[in-house]
Amino acid sequence: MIDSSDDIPFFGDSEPVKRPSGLAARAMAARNQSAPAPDYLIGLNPEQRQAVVTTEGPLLVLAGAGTGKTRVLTTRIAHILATGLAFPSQILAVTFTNKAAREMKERVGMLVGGAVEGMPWLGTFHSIGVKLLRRHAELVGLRSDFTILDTDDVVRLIKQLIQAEGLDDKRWPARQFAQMIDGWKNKGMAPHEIPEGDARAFANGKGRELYEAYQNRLKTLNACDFGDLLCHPIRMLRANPDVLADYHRKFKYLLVDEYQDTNTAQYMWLRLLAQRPQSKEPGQRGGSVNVCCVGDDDQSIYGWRGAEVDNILRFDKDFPGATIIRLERNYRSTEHILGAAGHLIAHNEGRLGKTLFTEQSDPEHEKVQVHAAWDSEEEARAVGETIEQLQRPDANGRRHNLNDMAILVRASFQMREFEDRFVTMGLNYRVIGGPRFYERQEIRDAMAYFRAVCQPADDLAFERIVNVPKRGLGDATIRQLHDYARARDIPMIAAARDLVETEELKPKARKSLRDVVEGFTRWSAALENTPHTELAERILEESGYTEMWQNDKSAEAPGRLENLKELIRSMDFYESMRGFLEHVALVMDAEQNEDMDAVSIMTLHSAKGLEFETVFLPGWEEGLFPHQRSLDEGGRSGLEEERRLAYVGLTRAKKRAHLWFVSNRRIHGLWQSTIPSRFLDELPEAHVEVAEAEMSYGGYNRFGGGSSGFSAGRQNPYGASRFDNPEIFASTYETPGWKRAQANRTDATSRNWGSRSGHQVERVGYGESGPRGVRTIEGELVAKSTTDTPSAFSIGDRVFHMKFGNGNVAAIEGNKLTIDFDKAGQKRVLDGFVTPV
DNA sequence: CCGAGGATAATTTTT
DNA sequence: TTATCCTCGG
Repeated sequence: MIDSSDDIPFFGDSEPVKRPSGLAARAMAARNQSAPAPDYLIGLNPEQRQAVVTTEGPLLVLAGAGTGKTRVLTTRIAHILATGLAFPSQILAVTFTNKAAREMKERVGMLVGGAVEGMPWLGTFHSIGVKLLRRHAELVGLRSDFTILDTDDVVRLIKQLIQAEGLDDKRWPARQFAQMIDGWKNKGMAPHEIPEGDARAFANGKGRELYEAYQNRLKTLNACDFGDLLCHPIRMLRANPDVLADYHRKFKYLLVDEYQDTNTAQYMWLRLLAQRPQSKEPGQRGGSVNVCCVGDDDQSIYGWRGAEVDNILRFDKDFPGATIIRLERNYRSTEHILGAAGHLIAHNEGRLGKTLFTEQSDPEHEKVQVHAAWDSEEEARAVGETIEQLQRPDANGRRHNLNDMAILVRASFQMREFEDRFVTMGLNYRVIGGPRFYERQEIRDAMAYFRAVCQPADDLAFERIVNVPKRGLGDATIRQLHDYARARDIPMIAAARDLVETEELKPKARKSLRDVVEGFTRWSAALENTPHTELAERILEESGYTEMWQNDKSAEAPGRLENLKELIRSMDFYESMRGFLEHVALVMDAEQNEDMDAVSIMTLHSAKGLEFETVFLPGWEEGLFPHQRSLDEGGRSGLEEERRLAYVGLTRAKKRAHLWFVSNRRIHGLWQSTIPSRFLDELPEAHVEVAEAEMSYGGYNRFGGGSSGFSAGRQNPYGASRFDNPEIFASTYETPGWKRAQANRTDATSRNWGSRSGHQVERVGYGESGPRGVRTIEGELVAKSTTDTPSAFSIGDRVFHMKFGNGNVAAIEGNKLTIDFDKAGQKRVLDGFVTPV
């Protein structure tokens, strides 16, 4: 068993292991003598306090952004412990991310002091799933030392299976099937449970068989994917009522963080554990479920990966008699930010409904600012300028730290422009998210070595490194190994051991393979009696892996070596190599250095849960935000999720929020004219102000001729938006005919934006009148429609383009024109965006 | 076994 | 446009 943390007797936690002392003791005393509230309740507002002390029965805490959600959760745990309602090991507390789990552990620790041991059952759904599985692995046909595969392994495995089926792995991409499996597992569905339609949709109708083959393969590999960490426990608990009953007895309190993000499997898992049969034990009313879910339906932004907002919306039906507490008092943002965010999110249907309020109201507070820029380059430049301005001391000598500012983008391609700009400006920035430490090639290779040593059955790991560094063990040899292993149902490494003793291999391959096998034999032997960091170093050394990078002349090689050193160093924190591998499988994040003062750049998704004084939200344009794909694939609910994303973005800001939209954005290399996001029009006038003048930066006055270069001659296919018109833009902020525009908009949306199959794209040239079409900004569609739509232009034509001015057509490919512009040089644009002169 | 060049696809991300 | 992946040729 891997976990040593659960040192409290597993079943029958009837004897206190440690007497709570200090704060906890005082709290207990307070409870017994109905004395004044214990310290930890002080400073909580009435709703928060109620959420903390309502320990019995189902409870849903609807915690709006910045309303002290984590505080409630941690205080609640502290309260349960302090009042002796349960021991740490009797509380099951689940979060989504390791970060959240870590934070919660820390904060509970601070509240309760050293009085109680760390909570063994506080963790992510997945880590708790692993814990359950390690205990009861045999009940689902695994050994307790099973391996956890990550996405990369899974894809490679599936690819093998697809090829083994004799299918074309181009036509049926493994990645896509991996996602399908993940989707099924998110719903808790085993191969025989998936809908017929789904099964038919892949691999010439062999989807189900393939899924089955995949599961079988995992079993032989003694491995789990992430989805299994949820699904196996469910199956195990269902099939073994006695085990389930043990856990029912064990867990007195259940807490779930971010409930709006739970998927169906997690929901089933939770219900299984929460639905305790009638119980006469003290501390629980007969049959009631002490389950407390905390979440915010307005911040549900992970529908695309299986989260079911419905879980939170249905809570009181799932748990009859549930108490629902709303936390609406916001401690983070100004009245303007809350006003803007609240008004925006009110456009969503199907929400439980909350209105955040604050007592921080001050005429000095800035309204939410909306800025327009000509294109994304100007957007980045202007944001950079604003940041510099904030950095300079103001009239009161106050300056702002870069750490207090963040740029939150919808899609990561937007980051680049900001990075470029900040590099030239010499402005410190850090990108949050992005490729992670443990996903780097060299780290994964090294890990594969370690895995293969610890886990001789881990064929995937073995296969990954058997020829890394190059040892002349090509495809042919690998296939041979593979076949031999499959035929005898043994791990590949065992097959290798056998094969080197035979004459079946070519002498060269045989020699190399023998070296590899001997290496693994040595390392396995050393596993028990060598310090694991030392062994790790030895493995990388003796296998020639380190050397491989030392000989590599590429620019990244030194960095990779550095990463390997870092990997070894970080192993020091773990007791054993196995412990380390387990950690890495589940915790894929690595900390960022917080020392430097720098602006953060990240996606809106990764910003959830964070807060900044000043937040920049660029790219509020139709097609980007709300994103085209969300609209195409998710329809109305897709739009609502985008709106929640906007809400999340806005509510990250404490003091200042700057929204931006541009008129032109380059998408897949082509310049596209864009229109302001509908979300901008959904903001309340009272809390929003349209910023001016930013546009004439550095004399970038454009060819359009208008003073701002913005919106002249542009047509909004939806009809009028208050952001279309420069005069309105200046001050008055009227929304004439907005209702009508809204109507046109939805109309147009369903008519045209739902087309993913190409060719129905209607483009509207500038100044064209007649029936209004929608100008798609979806590069894919436009690009695909090229081949059979000959352009109306011919080489040599004199044309005018909004961004680049006048020029001559130099080349034509379908509807893509290459134009030599007089001022801007050669560019490629869509013919819809130029007019003949 | 490596490198070049063509095809392909380009939201969001945790575990 | 750009990045990545994969195939093909040397």
